[in-house]
Parts: sequence; structure tokens; C-alpha cells
Amino acid sequence: MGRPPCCDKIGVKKGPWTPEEDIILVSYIQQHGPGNWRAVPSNTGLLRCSKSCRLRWTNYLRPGIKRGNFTEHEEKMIVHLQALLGNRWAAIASYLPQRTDNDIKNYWNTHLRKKLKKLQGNDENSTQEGESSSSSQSNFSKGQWERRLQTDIHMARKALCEALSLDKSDSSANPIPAQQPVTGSSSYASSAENISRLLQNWMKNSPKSSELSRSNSETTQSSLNNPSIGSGSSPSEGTISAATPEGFDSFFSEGNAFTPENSAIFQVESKPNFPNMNSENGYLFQAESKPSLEDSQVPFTLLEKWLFDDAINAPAQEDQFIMAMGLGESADFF
DNA sequence: AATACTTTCAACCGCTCATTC
DNA sequence: CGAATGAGCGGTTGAAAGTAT
Repeated sequence: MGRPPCCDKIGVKKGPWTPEEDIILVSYIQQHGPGNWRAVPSNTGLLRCSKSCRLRWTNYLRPGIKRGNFTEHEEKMIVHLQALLGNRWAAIASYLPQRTDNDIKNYWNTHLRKKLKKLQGNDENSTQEGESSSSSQSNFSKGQWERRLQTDIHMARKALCEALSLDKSDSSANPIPAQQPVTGSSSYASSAENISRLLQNWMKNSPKSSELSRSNSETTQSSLNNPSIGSGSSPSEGTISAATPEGFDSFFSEGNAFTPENSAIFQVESKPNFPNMNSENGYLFQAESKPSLEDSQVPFTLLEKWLFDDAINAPAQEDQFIMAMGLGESADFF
């Protein structure tokens, strides 16, 4: 039996996403929620692979994403976590909820690695490494690997402890500032601003000029004109009003500037608990990458209990454990 | 102003693990 | 239980933007 293939490569569009495609995707997810990516291209008419849709959502459109310059604190976190976890960008990103793994990976490769290299270059007389920390990992001795393993366990304990403590208290009890749960309008707003900015740029140019600037926008335009999209040709799939030409125009007309405040797409209740999919008002965004409070209220398994108990007893101060890992010196990096 | 070179980052590719049938 | 497929991850690519000559 099995399932049909993810997506046939024929007719699948590649390359940069257009604002129109973004809107279609966001509209769809607003109504149906993230997940079931396989169904997204067929239900929206997007000529994109499901994988591409997921990537676009998680790396760019998802609420709570912060773009632009990394703060010094974020840099430090990345350096520390990279030293601890290696190139496990998803794991690192889980400690920086407003950043995507792709973002962190790019930032590491383009900025931090060079910075470290420079630093180590200045320092190389005293050390034999003289390479980036990632490449130097191959030189890890057995003891270093053991230490790293221990660190991973420590991190797991810590994360579990924090996740479990969430349902007892609010986020103010969170020991790691950057790990605040993505909640409510503020995080959402940053993403909406991203899209708003993107779309405002797009609006500055007419759709025609936008078409010219995009190599494959013809296909997008045709998808917009596809009557199967929007206006609910498939009743069970709901409607994507912004995806219709009329809806699209009115959606971005002067009076309907795409802002966090008035966008119908991005209305999000600022409750600490994220509502479930398909609530009365349609799907409201939830932070995908963070476990919901309900999720953390599952009964403890033996392992979780062990981790949790141990974490409580352990001196879990981040600085202490960073210092214990001999990484304190990397703080001087800045 | 034109060209070459470098940097940045969004997106793709291929792999692994999880899930479904 | 095994095969097929989905989802997610890390590495890599290439177009666009920026900078130097």
C-alpha cells in the first residue's frame, strides 16, 4: 500500500518565494495550522514541494521569528551552545526561540566562525588548534567527548526541568532569558512585521514590476488566478480570501495596509496558552517549536523523573556549567 | 562607470528517523 | 513486521548585494 509520493518534481517551482506565495501559504496555515505539509501544495495550489512550504514557514513566515542583527547575548549563547552541542543547529535554535536553525547556522558560518578564527589566530601561539571550533571538534579526545556527552545530558535535564516548571509558574521563573516561550502578540508581531515589510516593498512596485523582478512569477500569477484557490471551491478546505485576485488586491489596498494591528491573518490572542487548531475564530497561531503547556503536563516517565530530580539537585547555573566545561574563556570572545 | 571579487542568506539536497499502512 | 512515506535536520549552493580595484 503505502502513500503516494511527496511531490513529483514535474511542475514544482523552485527559487525565491514571491509575496503572493507567502500570503497563500500564511492564509492556509492560519486556517489549518502548520503540519500535514504534504497537503499544503495541493490545497493551496502552490506549485511548491511540501518540503519547500514547510521550510518557508519555519524559516521565514512563522510567528515569533526575529530577523536582523544578532544581539551580543545571542552571539554568546550561540558560541557557547555550538561549543557544547556542535553543529546541532536545531538544538541550538531551541534555546533561541526567536531564531531559526537556518538563521543561526548562517550566522555561525558567516560571522561567528570567522570571528573565532580571527581570535584563535591571534591566540594560536598558545594553542595548537588554530582552526574553527567546529573543525577542531574532530580533535576531541575521548575525555572531551565524554565531557560533551555529560553536557548533553545536563542540557537535557535542564530543558526538561524548565519545561516542567512552566506549568507551575509563569515564564519569569525561566533561568535562561532567551528561552522565554513564544507567546502572544509581541512575538507574533515581529513576524507580522517581517511579512508586512516584505509586502510593503512589494507594494511599492506594481505587481507588474514585481513580476518582472521575479523569474517565475508567471506561475504564481496563474496560481492566483486558479479558481480552485481561494473562494472555497473545496468547502472542506475553507477559503483563502487573500489568495483570490480580488481578495489579494483589497487585502493590500491602501486602506488595508498589512500591519500587525489590522491584519485579519495575524490576529492572535495574547493568551499564555495557545489555542488549538480550528477554534471558532479559525486557527490561531501557536508556537510550533515549543512544547505547549499541555504537552508538558504528561505524566513523568522514569527517565523524565530521573532527569528532573537530578536537575533539581544539580547546581544548574548556566555560567557554572559553562565554566566547568572550560568554555568560560570564550566569553572573552566579545 | 565598469568589472572583478567577496559576502550574505534563502532555498535546495540528501540523509536519517519517525510514522503510517 | 516490513515497506513506503512524511517530517526534520545539517550541509551545501547559487543568486543577489556589497565592496574593492
